[in-house]
Amino acid sequence: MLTQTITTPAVPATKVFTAPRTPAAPAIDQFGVIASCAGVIATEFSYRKDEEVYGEGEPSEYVYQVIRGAVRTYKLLNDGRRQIGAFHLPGDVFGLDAGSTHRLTAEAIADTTVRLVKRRSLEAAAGSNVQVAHSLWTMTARDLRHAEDHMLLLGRKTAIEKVATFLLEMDRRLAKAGMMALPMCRRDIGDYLGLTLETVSRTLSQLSGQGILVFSSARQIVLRNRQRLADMDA
Amino acid sequence: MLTQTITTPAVPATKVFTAPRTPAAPAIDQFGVIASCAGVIATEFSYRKDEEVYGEGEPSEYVYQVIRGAVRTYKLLNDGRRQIGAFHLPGDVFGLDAGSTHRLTAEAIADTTVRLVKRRSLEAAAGSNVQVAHSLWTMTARDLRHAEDHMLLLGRKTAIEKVATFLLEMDRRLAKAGMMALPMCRRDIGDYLGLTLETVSRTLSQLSGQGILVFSSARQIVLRNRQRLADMDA
DNA sequence: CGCCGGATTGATCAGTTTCAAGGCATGTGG
DNA sequence: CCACATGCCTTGAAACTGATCAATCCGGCG
Repeated sequence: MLTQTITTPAVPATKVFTAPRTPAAPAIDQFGVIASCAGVIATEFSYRKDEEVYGEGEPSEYVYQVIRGAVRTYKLLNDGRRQIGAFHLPGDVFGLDAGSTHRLTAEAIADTTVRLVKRRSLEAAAGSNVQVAHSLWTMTARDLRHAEDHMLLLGRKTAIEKVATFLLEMDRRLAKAGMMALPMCRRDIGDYLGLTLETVSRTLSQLSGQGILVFSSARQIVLRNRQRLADMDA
Repeated sequence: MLTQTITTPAVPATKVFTAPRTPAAPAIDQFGVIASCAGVIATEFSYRKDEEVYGEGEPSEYVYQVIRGAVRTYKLLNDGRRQIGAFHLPGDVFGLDAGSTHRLTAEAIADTTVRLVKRRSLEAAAGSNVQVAHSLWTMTARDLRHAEDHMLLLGRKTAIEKVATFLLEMDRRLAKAGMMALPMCRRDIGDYLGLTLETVSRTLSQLSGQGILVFSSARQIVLRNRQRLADMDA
């Protein structure tokens, strides 16, 4: 299971520091706000590609923020069918469960570094600091909003609409210099969109054929016509 | 739009009272807890079948609890395809959005009575009362948990697995004396499960044929074998 | 009694999955 | 430096699940 880069089993601690306060966008950095509160210690840790961060049902001891890399969170059916609920990219917080156990499994998609804080210390801070309590709520509410949008996609959109939505989401979240470098494979995309990897591949080829996007490589994509994608998105 | 039973447009007020504290199950009645806090006034109001409670995008002025009846919350695509995110039954809280606007539309499925409180007063209470702040968080977290389970259903379950899951959920939530009286039509069920109404009907007929359930009428169902349903549920 | 919305059932259709083969890039060992 | 193994992606053909179109059926109500 946990073949960590650093062999610290229970409390994985590398560099310990108090909230380095990333200079990122203000709306995004709720984690910075809460991490900078009294007594909350943030730790950095790394996972290798495909390594599990935590499993569904495990006690939720930590809350995480992606520093570098990417994480998928998913649920499984007993025969192995998988539904990825979200991809977590640099800056994103994940693993914040109000209950005592994690509801999904989290795995590194690529080599990944995270910042983490103890959930207990967050809850303690929330008990005395209204700002922190409010942040916990709005962060969970953001996840809920994403889930609500995603239910619409999974239940009612066609394959091409799903892929168009996915591309626009990734473009918004990780495009640099007009290009996006997808960290995940076709199977991950399929399991996120409720499709097979073959359907994802075919649909991307189709969009490429229509000149809506261009591949530098299979995972390096340039969008050529966001408007037509947005139109397909329904 | 709002053809209310009582003609109070902006602030629909009937009987005004301070938190009657329902004697329901403790875990369920978060609303009772928050409504009983200083300054939070609860109001009762009724909606007729198919009447809109609030629309997607509208400012979220109130938070609601179903007293009697049932409510569906949903999102639409521009061509009318609909995804129902949840059914809200007596005791359930809905309309609690952390942002300033509602993310889904809410409509009464049948004639429905709700209790409501001003969102502003809740937020105010949360600012001074840690218990209330915590309740807001856990209520949103409960919605998120449901959404995560439902994404798995929408993205990865087959028609029969979806219907089985639905029946078990409704059995758990509204079965009285071993029978459940569904408040919603086949189309609502389909739009909740990401299926057509015909597929829902066929699947229910199939389960009936297998003796797993019995119809008193189209919406009055008795489960005869929960175990076999749970097995199908995947 | 006859109307009407909701539900059922049948026949056909289409989109997506499944099964299968092959390509391309990367990395490793001879 | 090349040969080969491996993982990921693409593409094709066939099969299947659920959707669509259409025709009753049923129950409640004016």
